[in-house]
Amino acid sequence: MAAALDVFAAQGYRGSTVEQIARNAGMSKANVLYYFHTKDDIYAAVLSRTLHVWLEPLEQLEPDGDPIEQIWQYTRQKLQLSRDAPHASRLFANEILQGGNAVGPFLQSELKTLVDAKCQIIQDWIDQGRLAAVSPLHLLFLIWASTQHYADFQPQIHALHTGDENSLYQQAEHTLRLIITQGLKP
Amino acid sequence: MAAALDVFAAQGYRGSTVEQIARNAGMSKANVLYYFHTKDDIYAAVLSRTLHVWLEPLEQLEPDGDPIEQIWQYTRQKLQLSRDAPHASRLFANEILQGGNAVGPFLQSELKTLVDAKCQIIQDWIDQGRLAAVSPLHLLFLIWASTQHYADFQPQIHALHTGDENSLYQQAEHTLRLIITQGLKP
Amino acid sequence: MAAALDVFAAQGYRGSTVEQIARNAGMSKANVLYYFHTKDDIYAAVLSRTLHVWLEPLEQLEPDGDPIEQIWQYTRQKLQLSRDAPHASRLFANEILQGGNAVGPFLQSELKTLVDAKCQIIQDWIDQGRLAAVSPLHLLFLIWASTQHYADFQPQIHALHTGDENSLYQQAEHTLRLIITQGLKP
Amino acid sequence: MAAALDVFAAQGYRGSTVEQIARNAGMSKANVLYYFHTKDDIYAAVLSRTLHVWLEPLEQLEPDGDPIEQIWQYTRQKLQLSRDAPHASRLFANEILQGGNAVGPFLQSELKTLVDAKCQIIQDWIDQGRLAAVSPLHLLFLIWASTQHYADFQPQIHALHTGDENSLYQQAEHTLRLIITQGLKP
DNA sequence: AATGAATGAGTGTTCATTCAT
DNA sequence: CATGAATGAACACTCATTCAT
Repeated sequence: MAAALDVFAAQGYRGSTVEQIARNAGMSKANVLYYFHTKDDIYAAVLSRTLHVWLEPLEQLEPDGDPIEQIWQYTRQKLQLSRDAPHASRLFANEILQGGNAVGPFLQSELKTLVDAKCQIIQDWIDQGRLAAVSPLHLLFLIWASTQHYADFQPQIHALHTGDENSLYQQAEHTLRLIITQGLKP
Repeated sequence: MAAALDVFAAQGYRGSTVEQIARNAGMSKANVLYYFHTKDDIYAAVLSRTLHVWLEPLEQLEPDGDPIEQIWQYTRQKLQLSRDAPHASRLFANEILQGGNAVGPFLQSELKTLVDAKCQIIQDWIDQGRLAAVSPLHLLFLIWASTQHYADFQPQIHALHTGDENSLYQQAEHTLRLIITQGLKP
Repeated sequence: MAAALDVFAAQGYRGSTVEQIARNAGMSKANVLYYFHTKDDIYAAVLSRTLHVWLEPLEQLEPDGDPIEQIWQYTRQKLQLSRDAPHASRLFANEILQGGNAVGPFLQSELKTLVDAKCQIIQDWIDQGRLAAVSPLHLLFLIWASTQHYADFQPQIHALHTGDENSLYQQAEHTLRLIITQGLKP
Repeated sequence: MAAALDVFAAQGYRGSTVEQIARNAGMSKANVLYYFHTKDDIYAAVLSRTLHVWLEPLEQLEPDGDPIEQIWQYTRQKLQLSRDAPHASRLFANEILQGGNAVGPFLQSELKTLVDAKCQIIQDWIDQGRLAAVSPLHLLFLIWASTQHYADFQPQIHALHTGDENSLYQQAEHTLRLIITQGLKP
């Protein structure tokens, strides 16, 4: 339910009410609970749908091609996602910030497996001398953090940035590309 | 009140109860509200005390000395702060994520003034050819995001990183230094 | 509807839901309410059907024959009914316990008429010196109470009686016969 | 809480609302739940207080004295209790009727122990030829049923009995004494 | 005749806040 | 200063009933 994503992303699980979700969706509270039996169920459904969107770009990181270009493309996609689906990013941030109990199993199984595989690819690039000797995992952290930041900390960003959204993301892309492509050179 | 910081950082404003804060502080609920009249007041007090801790490192960014070294030292301090005061970081992240209404005025006045001043310093460095031509504001965003990430997304980080906290922060520092110092070279 | 009797007998009117009745009957909730417009209607229908089963044995109490034997046969039939139709007994007990609003009219008209007639028969037997000088109405109360008890208080009885159901009812019959036949001797 | 006993006795657990109990006690709903955290807790407290009242008369059944007189005195006390504390009787009846889940443990331990002991006393009397050869347990059932009936089935009794409450209980006592004292003669 | 969908009115429970002591 | 007691306003969830198909 898109309405639920809106609400959960804006206020977190505890701060959201079924009433808000229902009104947002143009239904009655009781009718929302007719489809999803509990508030937890709504949250779990929204979360699981969002998580897969979140993983997709990383899956496309492949060993072929230029390492720095690959990593930059991944970063760009994540930045784009922050712009296009900020709700999803905030939902995820809220969830993790408040303990991540609902995604704990996902993090430790699915995500861990995927991340381990991709870190191996990056490590291979490093071992081949095609990339600076960073820690692959922490490189991912840096990419995630610096791109999701634009979705998660939007109010702060809007308070400090003067100019429209287009210029904001152009500057973001420019700065990230410069630092990442230059910073990762072997 | 340190007890309130704990609670608000862990569960956000809406998720926290005065009862929890009181128990955490070893007082009665009524007594907490004797000092801070409302829950909002507790929150505002905790938030304002935390914000100043948050600004301090940035204030020390001075035009003298080597630009890249100065920026790296700032980044290092922020990373250290994430490790030493994760509660403060999470409190701030929760606040911004949920709209930032309570810090809106602060962001637009105090923080904006400080950030503008420091961006000017960085821009001067760039104009002098001593730093890569990044957008100063977005450089700050990258530094904030990539350091606070270690406090705000702790559950995710612990799920993906195998090893103790020391090695975690050593690798983080190593990776950040490499990318930032090399990425910012003119 | 037998399904409704099951549910109402087990949980009383307020404790039962139309959903439970429907599922128990293998229908949809909406379809149950297609036949019986409201929950009240279902209850009234079940109750009225049950009441007639409940009266039947008393109607067979006739002035002919041996008084004590007649009364014992009635008692035996009621005990048998408690065993064979405990649901009906519990439905009735629940209804009366919770005020008997739905059966009030029935009690004051149909039942009162029947009971008055039968009490007259018993009183005649007493006046003829063929029965101990009990109050006929209270004799009926004792018979009703002591037989329905086996249906209405089943959980208590099962907790205190060790042995199977056959032995339970044999002992019940034995004890009731002894006390009633000997106790009613003139 | 006397108010809770009133409400639970009249409508059973499911039929009662915390709101009713609160209004009946002259408090707010929230204040009732300040003392008893849940509806279940209120019910459990009321039930346990009532159960002990319920056991007391049986405890006084002693092996000394005339058996029939002892049993009659017990019956009389139970009848008196039905008159004086009908709420307690109805609370218990409602509980058992609806499965007795809340008193199950009590029935199987405390009550069973007490009943076993008292049944042994009665059995001894029978073995000594001082009492008719009834089943002691079922004698207790008959006494319980026929006395509690006056509390539990009050609406029915009032519909069938013409006359005031005094005459009602006089007739009840007369009839029960006659049948029990005569029926139990060896 | 049958059912999935929809909803208003409750119902138990939580919680920030007030008050008396 | 400190706290137990009290309460109105929410909130998640249930349920009898209605409606469209």
